[in-house]
Amino acid sequence: MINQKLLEWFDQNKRNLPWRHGRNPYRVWISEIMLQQTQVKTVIPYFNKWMEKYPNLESLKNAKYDDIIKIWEGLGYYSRCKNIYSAVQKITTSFPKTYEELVSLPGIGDYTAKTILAIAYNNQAVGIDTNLERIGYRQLGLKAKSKRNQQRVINFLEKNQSKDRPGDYNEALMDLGSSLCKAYTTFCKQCPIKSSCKAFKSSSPTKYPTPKISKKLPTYDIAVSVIKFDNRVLISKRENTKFLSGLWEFPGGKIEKNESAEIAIIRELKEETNLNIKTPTYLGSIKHQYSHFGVNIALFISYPKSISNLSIKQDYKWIQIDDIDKYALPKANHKMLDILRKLD
DNA sequence: AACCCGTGGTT
DNA sequence: TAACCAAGGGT
Repeated sequence: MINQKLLEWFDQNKRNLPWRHGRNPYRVWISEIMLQQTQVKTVIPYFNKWMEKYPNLESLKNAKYDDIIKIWEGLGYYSRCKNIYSAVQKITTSFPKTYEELVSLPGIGDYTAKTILAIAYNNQAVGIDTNLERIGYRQLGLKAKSKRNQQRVINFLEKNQSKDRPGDYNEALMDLGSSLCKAYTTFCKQCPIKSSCKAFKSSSPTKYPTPKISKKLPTYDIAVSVIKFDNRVLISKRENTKFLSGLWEFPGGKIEKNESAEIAIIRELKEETNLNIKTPTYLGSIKHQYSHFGVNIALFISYPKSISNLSIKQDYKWIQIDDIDKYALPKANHKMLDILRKLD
């Protein structure tokens, strides 16, 4: 059993993290959602801001989504935020306590359900995230990521679960994976469970498991314009979209083949807003990487003579540029604001 | 089952 | 620096 040495190491080396204080199911839940595919260092300030404004389920139940997404702004994977919001509406009485209830909530899958069970309720569950998975593959000396090997890892990690401290067992493995048994680097000499580790016995532990090959991401050319009228700018809200849902942005769209950026932005603004822009002014370009594609954005500023024929399907607003920080924007739009500010 | 879903960090 | 990783889930 590896759990005894693991827990001894944890008692000496555990990280001091905000969600490890004042522990309750609500705080564990919010932290786990924020931490999905997101580094601890990134999450900490977001978690603290969130708890300052929404310290419990009740306060969240009474909140407006526009205020919630503003807290989430910049954290990415915005459907997580929407899932929290709709989960809150589904929780009518107390916070769910069983696996079935937990996974039935939007945004909670197998990992998150089991981790909440172990950490918040001290159940004998093992939530296997990328840290635990990597440690399992290394302990067992497995390289190929296959269904069979995955099951071996699950069996190994569950077999070693601690009877007394199941939550600490989960967190000990996470801390070990993030400090000593990292993806690119290992510090095997300090590892409390190296004696049972087959990857340690090999010459190169970081080769376990074999890294996955990701496919190349496409890049798209985009044209975007700040539209200024009467000392205000136009922003519109992305709603009911899978991508950047609930966030505000400046209008624009893809540059078609054989089309200049200037022609594209005139066409896009006509299609989106029905405004006729005669002479958009080019301000600069922005590169940005999303999770599954990259963009090169040509940024313009436009001054319509009239907005009497304005027509937009989405929610939109004319705002003072100084009020922009009241709205949640994607990172790419913040890069645009940086260019705008440099003009002044 | 493969793809979609953000952003920042690491080698 | 391009590729890959980070407390995954939804479809």
